[in-house]
Amino acid sequence: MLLARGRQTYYNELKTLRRQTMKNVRVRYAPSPTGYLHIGNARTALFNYLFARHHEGSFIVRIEDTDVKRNVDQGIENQMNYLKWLGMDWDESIDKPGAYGPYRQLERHEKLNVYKDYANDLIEKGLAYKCYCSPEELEAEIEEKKARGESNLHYSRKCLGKPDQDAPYMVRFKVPDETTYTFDDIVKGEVTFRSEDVGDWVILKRNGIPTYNFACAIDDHLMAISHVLRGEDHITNTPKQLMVLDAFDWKHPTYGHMPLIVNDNHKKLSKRDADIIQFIEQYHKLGYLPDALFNFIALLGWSPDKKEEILSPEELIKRFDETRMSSSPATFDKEKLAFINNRYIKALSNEEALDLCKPFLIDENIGLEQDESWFVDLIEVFKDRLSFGAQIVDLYRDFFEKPFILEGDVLEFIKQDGVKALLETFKNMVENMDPLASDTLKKAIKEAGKETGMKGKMLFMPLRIAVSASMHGPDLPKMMNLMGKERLIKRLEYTIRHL
RNA sequence: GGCCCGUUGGAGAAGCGGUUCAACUCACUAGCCUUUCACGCUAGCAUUCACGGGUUCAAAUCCCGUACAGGUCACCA
Repeated sequence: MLLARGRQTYYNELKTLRRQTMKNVRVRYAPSPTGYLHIGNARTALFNYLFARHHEGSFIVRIEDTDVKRNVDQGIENQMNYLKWLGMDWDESIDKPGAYGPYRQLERHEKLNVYKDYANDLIEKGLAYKCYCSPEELEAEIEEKKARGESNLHYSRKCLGKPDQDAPYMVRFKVPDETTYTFDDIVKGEVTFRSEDVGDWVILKRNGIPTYNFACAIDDHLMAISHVLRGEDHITNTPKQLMVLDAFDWKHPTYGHMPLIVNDNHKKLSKRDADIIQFIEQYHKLGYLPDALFNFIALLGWSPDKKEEILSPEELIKRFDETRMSSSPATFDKEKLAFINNRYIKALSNEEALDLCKPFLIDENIGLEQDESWFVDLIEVFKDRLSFGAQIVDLYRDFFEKPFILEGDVLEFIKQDGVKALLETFKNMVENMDPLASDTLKKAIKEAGKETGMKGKMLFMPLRIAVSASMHGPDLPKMMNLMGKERLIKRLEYTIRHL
């Protein structure tokens, strides 16, 4: 090994540590700071988190920032904040140093020279070599092969065995001949790749920074990662990482490749997919609840063994079973998300629901002149039908601003005998009511029923229709109260005229 | 093109050789319920698991092939 003395000590210490923790479950989520927290990343993080917590292991967040050009300011900060917002915490990371740090690859590269050391070691053993080809040369090589119709677009190895030159170079891994890489994937079962299918790939870029596959394999080992749970798009990376592990005679972690999340067209969820909201931050801003999202994401490629699908984070941790991950793609079902989030909103207290919704109303200048009790009434009436917080604005507008039209079955229903008398009786009561209140309205409904001899469905349905033009909806007295006296009377009159 | 993975109702999704195995959820449809919640309750909704062949006493479940779909083949991660 070509390690400096100080670093040698570092590695020795790590080795001892790894022995001690070998039996522990240690998983990692390894985001790159190239963007904000995406639904796909969140799923990867979440499954690793659930797996770690279920098995009482460690959950590590390692930053893979080796693509210096694409790194985005605030990328990591945003991702970690939203991981927390979703309800995940971790045991080791850049903000929570553990024994296996540093947890940022660029830092490992710059301060400890980790990857270069190992790359040099491979070069010395003849398992890797320097490549002096220019990007243009490489591109030309590929174009040529394509033109000849070759299916194997792998690097020609023309730099293999070249003497050292005083020129920029990258380091390529010399892929072994006729070697089979088989691993028992938790999700997919036994998967096999042949080394012929992998070209000599770059482990160190021209700028000296390692490529993903190299850094990842090394760090997974150095950090004693026991299980690697990641998206299926990584499955073809696995043989590359296995050959690095083998080159150093390191133990393989257990791999599990989770199904891709696809859109309605069964295409991999892409950040450019305009149809689906992609970033957790956006869901937050629309008034989705973290636990609901946590629940929904956990169902992307995994299903519980019991019937119930609405599960709290604690229940999910308890029930998580990695063998129940699906091997076919998980479709992002927007309707299901809406349903799940609605279930969580319904479970909120009125105060919590108000906190969630009020900002959206204020943003739209709705209810500025109203007092707090008006907001409480509004939320109470609509809470059960909200798919997400911001929807309160639409619900408000539908209720207060949509034209009131009676037609179809609704009109049919109120044309029945006795409806007119009922509505008129009720209207008179409302006219004498000052101010309006839910409980007085409720009493008035009873009273009007008694007076006109209408009861049950024949009592409530006409009134419901007369105020909302619908046969379904929220609690009747509360809805009337929210509507206000003037509008309520107007609608009753309008309905009576149309009988 | 090579390699890898997948294909169960309108949608999500379970089941992975045989005891109600075609669960469950969403959506939809129908009926019903309220003088304390009509986004509530109940019921209905794939005689069939892409297609073709094979193995087996027995296959959605195992094997082979076809079709279709996707992923991946970067000095990105």
